[in-house]
Amino acid sequence: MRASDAAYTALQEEILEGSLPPGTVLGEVEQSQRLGVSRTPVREAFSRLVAAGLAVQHPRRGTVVTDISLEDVDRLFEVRIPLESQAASLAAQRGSAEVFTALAEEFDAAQLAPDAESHYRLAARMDQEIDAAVGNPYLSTMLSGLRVHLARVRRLAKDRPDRLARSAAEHRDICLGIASGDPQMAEAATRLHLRRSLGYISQQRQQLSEPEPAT
Amino acid sequence: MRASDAAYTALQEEILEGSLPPGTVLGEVEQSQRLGVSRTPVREAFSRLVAAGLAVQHPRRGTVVTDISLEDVDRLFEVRIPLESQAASLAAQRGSAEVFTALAEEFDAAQLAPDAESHYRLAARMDQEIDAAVGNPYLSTMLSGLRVHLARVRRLAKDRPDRLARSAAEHRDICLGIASGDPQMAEAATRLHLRRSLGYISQQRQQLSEPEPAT
DNA sequence: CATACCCCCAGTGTATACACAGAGGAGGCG
DNA sequence: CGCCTCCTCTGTGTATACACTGGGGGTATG
Repeated sequence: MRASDAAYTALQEEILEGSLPPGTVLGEVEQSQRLGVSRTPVREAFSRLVAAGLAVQHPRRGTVVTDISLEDVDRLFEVRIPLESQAASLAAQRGSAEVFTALAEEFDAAQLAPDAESHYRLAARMDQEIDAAVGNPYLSTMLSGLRVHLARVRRLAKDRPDRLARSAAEHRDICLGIASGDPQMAEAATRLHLRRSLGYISQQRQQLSEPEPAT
Repeated sequence: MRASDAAYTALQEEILEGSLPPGTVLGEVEQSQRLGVSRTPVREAFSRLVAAGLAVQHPRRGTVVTDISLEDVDRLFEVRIPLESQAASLAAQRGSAEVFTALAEEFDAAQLAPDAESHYRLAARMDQEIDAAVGNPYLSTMLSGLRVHLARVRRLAKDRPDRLARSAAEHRDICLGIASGDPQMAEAATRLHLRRSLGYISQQRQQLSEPEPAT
């Protein structure tokens, strides 16, 4: 394992997890001491964080962790919706029906016992299969760049069990669309899912601005 | 100007221009001597080239300039079409009519005197205005990442004057769609333009595989 | 007392030195 | 004569030293 990779992985992890909250200034010497590597790999890790959009470099002030605001969610989905729609459409044209039929059944099962962690793990596997089916490195690269930010968005929204169950059902529909080899169905199911996801997050945004109801 | 930026700019320029053809192995020491900077900024430049997709790093062989094949064009357009369509649609909703009306007139004028360089410069300005109108950093970042590769594609296709004139007309239609504030018109015009661009390139691909006719 | 200038320092940008790993060639052994 | 092994060399990965720039604070002067 290269030290620069280790540094990047550690920093990305901490940013996504939240232990390095937005606004944190990352000094090269500070992080190199903390991570136990030299400044050189830390510099490289910083560059990659900036390239990924997780940090910005202020000319003489160091690199600071970027903020992921609720307004960014809209911007993110403006890119995500067309890209994932296209991916689903292409996967329907190129993917193998068996793989996605199996995935659909897994989502069906998951629908009954909603669990956040296993749900996201299954969704990640679906994304992976779609990427593989599409076979477009450019698209895969962009989507993976997007998913980093979506992981941060996830921290903004609480996962209620009913939403997880619906999400699983929507994922199942996407898989069914792909498995049936119908690009338009796959795309429509994807658009539906993403609009609903966005709607759910937006709804929570409303609730966040209001005072919290008695729990 | 930082040395690392200078190194990256120089290398990117040379790769896009073709003086560093695909397959070239870039050694750190070699490039640092040639560019007159140390290995450290060269390393950073290499990282950025890899992130941009212009080079890949072979474990112990150095970083080599990637190839841009004609098959890649299809993959590229599979991403480009949905992204630019979305951008045009959003620009129609958010952009100012004056800016794009003016651009449409410029394209109209350019249609009469087709010139490759000025055409691409004008098209770049349009892209810039769309980016500004959309105001979505995620979308802009992805599009700019794509445009680097599209610049390489441009070298694969010869610009015939009649194609340039048609392209100008298609750009004009996109601008008119945006200026009229009609997202669907803007998107349709964009899709039309991109399908035609792709068709033109594919057509040239056919001709490239055939023996060249007498000039 | 306020403001402007200067000095100091923190931190990054760059250069260079050192370590390590893999590949290729040459030599020895079977 | 062929194959295996070891050595060397090239090139990357990492560490550290040095230079420069921008900012902040302190002091002096108006």
